[in-house]
Amino acid sequence: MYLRIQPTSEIPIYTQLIYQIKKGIIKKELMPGESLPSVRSLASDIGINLHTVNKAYKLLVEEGVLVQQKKGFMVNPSVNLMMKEDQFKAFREKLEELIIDARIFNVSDEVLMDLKTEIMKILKESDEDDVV
Amino acid sequence: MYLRIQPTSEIPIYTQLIYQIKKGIIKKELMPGESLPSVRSLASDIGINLHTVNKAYKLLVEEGVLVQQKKGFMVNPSVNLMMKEDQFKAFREKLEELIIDARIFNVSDEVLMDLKTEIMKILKESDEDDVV
Amino acid sequence: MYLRIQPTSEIPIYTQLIYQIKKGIIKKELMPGESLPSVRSLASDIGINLHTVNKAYKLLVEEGVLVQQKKGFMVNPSVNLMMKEDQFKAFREKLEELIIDARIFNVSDEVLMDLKTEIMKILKESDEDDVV
Amino acid sequence: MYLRIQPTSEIPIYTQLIYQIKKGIIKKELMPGESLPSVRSLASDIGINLHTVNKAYKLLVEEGVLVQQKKGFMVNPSVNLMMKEDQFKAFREKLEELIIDARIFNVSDEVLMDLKTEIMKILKESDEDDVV
DNA sequence: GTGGTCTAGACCACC
DNA sequence: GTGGTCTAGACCACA
Repeated sequence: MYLRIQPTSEIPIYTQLIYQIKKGIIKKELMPGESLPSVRSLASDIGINLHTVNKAYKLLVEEGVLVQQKKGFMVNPSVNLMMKEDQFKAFREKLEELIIDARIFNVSDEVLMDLKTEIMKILKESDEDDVV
Repeated sequence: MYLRIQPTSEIPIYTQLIYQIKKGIIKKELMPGESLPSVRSLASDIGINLHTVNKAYKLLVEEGVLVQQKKGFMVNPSVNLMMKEDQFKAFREKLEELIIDARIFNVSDEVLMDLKTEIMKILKESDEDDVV
Repeated sequence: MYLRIQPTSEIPIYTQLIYQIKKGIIKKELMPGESLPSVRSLASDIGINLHTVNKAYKLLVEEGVLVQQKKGFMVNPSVNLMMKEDQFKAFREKLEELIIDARIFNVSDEVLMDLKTEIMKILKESDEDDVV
Repeated sequence: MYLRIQPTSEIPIYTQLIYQIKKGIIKKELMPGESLPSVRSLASDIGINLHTVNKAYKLLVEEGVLVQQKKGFMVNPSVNLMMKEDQFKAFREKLEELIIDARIFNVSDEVLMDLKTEIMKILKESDEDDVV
């Protein structure tokens, strides 16, 4: 799995990392039960501090996306994750902001659909990619 | 227009304010060309810091939603706002994160649609409200 | 409130801090809704690193003992806290270990009771202390 | 004697092993003077590392629960074990933490008693089991 | 002035 | 070799 981190982005590095990992899971580059690289090795691989990686991993455990073993972290083997209440509230909030901005800045439904399909394509499983 | 600010929310107050104002515009409680309350009065009205209101107004000017006059701020009289490049990139990023989380946490299309219609209802024009 | 940290103890500093704060709440030296010292000031007061204090505060928020505001942390104003499932399991585990050790090392019921009353005394409210 | 080790538990394996052995002694599945399985065989039996078993045995010797013979370990034939000072301090500390958490999280005396009787039942001698 | 983020580097516990 | 703990110190966002 390739992780692309933009150090200059406004989005905190640990947040970028969280979504990169989630993406990997959706794309089935990371399977349930699969181990993640160690905090230290991933940190040195992508050139960031180990604490930053650790924070991302811990938050993903908190969300239930990863589980921590005695040695290292792995993708939660259980398939059916659910948002916690607070998380869902934040999700709703984010969606509301998105809709508001779409309305204020006159983003057409067409553009929205294009965006969605573009994103869906990125999240497509790698295997499907080959088939296509 | 009523502005509801939650000081305890994890969302920065200036961000809340920005979206409250955008909401007001969508609901036509604030019309193009209409003046906004002065920084001072709004700050004291909703009991927040003057700098916070100022920051929200400035950012809205930056986005083109408001325009600054010699004295105070008003809603941009021009109707067709468009996102700038950076803004659109952030918008896309936010959408991607939402979709990723929806996929990871198995948010059903049903729930998503419910959320959307719920949000749309909130953004309905006050006039329509009367009709109903 | 006085916080006594033993840097040489086997118990991690942040854990000691957590229990010191809980003690303060039980003794009513910290009341529901009361603000805690800032991460930085507490850290410098007791001569430890700010990240260590921050970790303790965050974990207490996680447990529901503290809540985080825009600015600083405060004791959860709500009175009825409950353990989460995992926490209760750990609690039970700890109790089991304690009972096992008491049995193995022939700790008499008398000694146990003495310990309990001694601990209870420490946790007594300061006000009662004066009365007595 | 059956040893149940949970490799995924957050409790270190050597600690789990220590308490499993103590449990065996309390339940009289392991009698004073009885030999324990060799480090090697136990390690392979329960599928854990050799060093982990060794560490558990060594610590139990340290506590006086086991004694080391020329060849292998056996349960201390002496019946009246006592805690050393440090151990007792740790015991007291653990009890204090338990009491604090019970108070903070409003664990009722009822629940506490239920927990205790539940644990006592687990520690009942196997013979008594038969009687019942 | 508050916490948030990030870095660099050290020592320790567990397996 | 894995994560856990702790320290020191820097820059930033928010109010």
